[in-house]
Amino acid sequence: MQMVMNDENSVEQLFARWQPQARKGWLETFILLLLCQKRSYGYEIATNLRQSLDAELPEGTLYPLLRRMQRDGLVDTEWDTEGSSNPRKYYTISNRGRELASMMQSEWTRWSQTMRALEKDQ
Amino acid sequence: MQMVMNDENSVEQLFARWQPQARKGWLETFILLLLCQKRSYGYEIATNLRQSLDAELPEGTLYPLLRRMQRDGLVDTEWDTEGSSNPRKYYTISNRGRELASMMQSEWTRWSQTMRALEKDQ
DNA sequence: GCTAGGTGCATCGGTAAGCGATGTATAGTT
DNA sequence: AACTATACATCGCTTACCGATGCACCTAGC
Repeated sequence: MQMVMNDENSVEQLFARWQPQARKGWLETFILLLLCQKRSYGYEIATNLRQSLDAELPEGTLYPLLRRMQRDGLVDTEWDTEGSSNPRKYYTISNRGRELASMMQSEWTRWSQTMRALEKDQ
Repeated sequence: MQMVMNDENSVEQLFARWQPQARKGWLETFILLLLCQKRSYGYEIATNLRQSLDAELPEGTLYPLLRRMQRDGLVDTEWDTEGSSNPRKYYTISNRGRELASMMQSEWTRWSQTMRALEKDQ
């Protein structure tokens, strides 16, 4: 059996395809932690992530994710039609959300420690 | 429109379903960093992760992942039929793999900083 | 010699989810 | 009038997790 080396895939392309996979799980943590601090709405969350991480947050990812969070009772929602801008759907963290955020956070810490241990003596 | 709160999903269940998603991206980084240090084989990698992270690494996840890495030229493989044990498929990091690992690592660092900034003033 | 458990590899298929493309609507700018 | 930014949302193609399952070998205990 012969395994063909795939040279069409540059390292940059591989990285580009890996990024969303990596983003996947931690994105939810990021959003929950963000909402722990202040209520926010979709577009602002995306802007926030773009600025603080210089990472894209496609709308096709964000809005379904927020709906799932709402479905699972992690956030409460409220439409804000006041003001001059477009109507905003504000998200507020719930108790369940806070609880889950803290569990995710400790999981993050565990991975963080393991990663650091690996890069230490390379 | 009414959004039904899904109480069947306990926070523990939500966390359990989230974990593999979170594991998803960083797992590849972990394996590449591990292979940067020494060549290894599937079963050993799984054991290693289980010990250092107390995290499960299902075989249905691991072996397809390793095949993808091989396909993309991130690792070189070599069967070891010597010794008393079962034949082992050893994985060695390639230059492409090393390059990608370093890119992933800096991405990890960026997320790490952002996360830390969020949990600081909660 | 038989059986159970550990080692070591692998695939299949049901399910979940990313996200590019696309759509709608309003406000402000050129 | 045209374009950009704000703000929401869905569709469907594709990727990938992982529980279940299977094969093969080795060692230990009865």
